[in-house]
Amino acid sequence: MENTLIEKQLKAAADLNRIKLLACMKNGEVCVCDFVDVLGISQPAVSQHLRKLKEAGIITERKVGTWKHYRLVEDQTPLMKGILEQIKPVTGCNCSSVCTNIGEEN
Amino acid sequence: MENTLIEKQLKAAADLNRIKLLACMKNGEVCVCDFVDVLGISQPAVSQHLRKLKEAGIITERKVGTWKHYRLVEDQTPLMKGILEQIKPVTGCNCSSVCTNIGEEN
DNA sequence: ATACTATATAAGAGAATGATTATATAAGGA
DNA sequence: TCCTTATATAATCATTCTCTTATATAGTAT
Repeated sequence: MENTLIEKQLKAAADLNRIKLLACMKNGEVCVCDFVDVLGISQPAVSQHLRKLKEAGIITERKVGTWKHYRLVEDQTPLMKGILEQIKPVTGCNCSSVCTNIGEEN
Repeated sequence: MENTLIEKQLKAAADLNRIKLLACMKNGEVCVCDFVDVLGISQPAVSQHLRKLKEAGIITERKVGTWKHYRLVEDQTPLMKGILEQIKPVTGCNCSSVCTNIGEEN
């Protein structure tokens, strides 16, 4: 891996709120509205964190009607594989709200 | 691992100059003066980067006369083990200058 | 079409970061 | 002792980060 990619992914992961986002996504797709509840920050703040993770190639998204579901990409870099292993999954942040469940049914 | 420790170590590693410092230390001890040459930044800047890595528990130091040798700690966290595996070692930054060689002989 | 909901983007404030220069400290040698 | 060298700390500044509020966009429903 290039050092610049290493830096980009480390920078993307090096934030407590983004670590929590990743922790939630370890169990599967989560939609933005759920993240807002879990983190206790504003919706735009969540959106910006998600963008940073996406730009680093760590997560991807799927649009479901008005909602947007985010999940970890399948083919993580070796670096991110190692990091994600150390982040404990957080349950209860996905598939719990109406929007997520509807998404799963499609 | 606690999320706050994960964050601290990720933040410490998430900088291109500090990645280079770690890359140098993969081959063993390096003294501050050598880092200055490798990174091309001022000596105080190097000192501050090293302090950040030290405070995150990633590196440790050994005083040798006027010089100070820095090296990776032996018992890295699982997180740092994974990260360090992805950083390519850089040779030629240690044991090359006078101060380092003298240090090694002690 | 209008209204409502979910998400993204823009703009701006305040904190944190990373560099520099100047200075302090500590060890070694004349 | 005094001077030099190696490193750390302090002060400062420019940049980047992360939040907020306000607004834009897109989809759904009435």
